[in-house]
Amino acid sequence: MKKPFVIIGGPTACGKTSLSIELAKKINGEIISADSMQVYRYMDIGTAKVTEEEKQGVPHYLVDELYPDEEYNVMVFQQKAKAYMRDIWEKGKIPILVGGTGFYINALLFDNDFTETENDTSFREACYAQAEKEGVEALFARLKEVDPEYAQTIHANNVKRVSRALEYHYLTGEKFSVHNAEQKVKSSPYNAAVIILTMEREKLYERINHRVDLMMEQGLLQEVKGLLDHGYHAGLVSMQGLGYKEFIPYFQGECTLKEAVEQLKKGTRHFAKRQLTWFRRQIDGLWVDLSKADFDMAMTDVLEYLREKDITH
RNA sequence: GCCCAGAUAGCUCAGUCGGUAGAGCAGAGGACUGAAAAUCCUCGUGUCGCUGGUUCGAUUCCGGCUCUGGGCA
Repeated sequence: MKKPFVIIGGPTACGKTSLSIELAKKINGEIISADSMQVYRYMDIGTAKVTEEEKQGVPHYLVDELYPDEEYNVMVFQQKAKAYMRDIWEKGKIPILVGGTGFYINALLFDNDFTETENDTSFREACYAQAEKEGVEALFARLKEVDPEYAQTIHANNVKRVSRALEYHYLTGEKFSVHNAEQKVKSSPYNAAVIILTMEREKLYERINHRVDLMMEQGLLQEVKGLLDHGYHAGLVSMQGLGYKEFIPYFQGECTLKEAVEQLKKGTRHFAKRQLTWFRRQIDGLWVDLSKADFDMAMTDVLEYLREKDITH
């Protein structure tokens, strides 16, 4: 029998944290974070990380588990998250995956396979160097040679993707397009209930703008400066997160603080939009519009959905 | 009250020597399977302020009106 699994997704700033904690208390669940940035220690304000007080004693995993110079990616996430799920089931509890990183959610929900190849950044770096020196078309030509099907679905400007596909072929001798097609099959090994929180766009954007102002009041600038002073430099993946990368030009005297803040607000709005696109297109689930339903109504809908899915009784 | 300059996409503006219009920003849609808070692609119809006149035809020229800046009293 498939094991119960609850997922709460949705765009940034829509209220996932508070709803997930209330739900965890009601259904005896523990929370695993599907967030590529909240795993990092010292990055609290900018990632809107859940606080100890907010947690209300509900265990959270994959929050504050890595240092900002450690590597985190979908495969690392998947392995760690699967281990936590097993632990939670063993305790007789229900794992609740909460986060806005849709790619990670898919990886866990559909148990996508990422283990076939070694991680080899030197190959990809060589690809970037070629694109830089000879132009993106030169790199793209190699992909057309090796995997024309994949080349057709991707733009030459997307150097990251082109390089990854070339790397995959280099390491496995197989086409990336074939691998992707296999992974696109949407069936989950779990008895999963997916809840996607959403909100009217205008209201969501207002909340985002407001939250950024709040972050500034809470000392985001000092947080970023502290990280830089500790030697966590702009090249790290963690420092490319929203709320961090926008302040680098400011500290280098290339823009005003006001411009950096505006940039952060805009970047976060665009991000929320991309998140919504992902959830719309990639995952089926119960959509709960928090701009139409209040918290209690939303919770009622969610609990009913979990009963329908036979996750709770 | 008089004079001058504006009034065009959500915003800032460009433009049409008279043939119903286009940039930036904002915004929208999409892709994605080991960087994903990353990376990449696509998308511009709007009573050209209102109203008369000239004209085959006016957003464009002319008159009046309204509003907004600025100046003079």
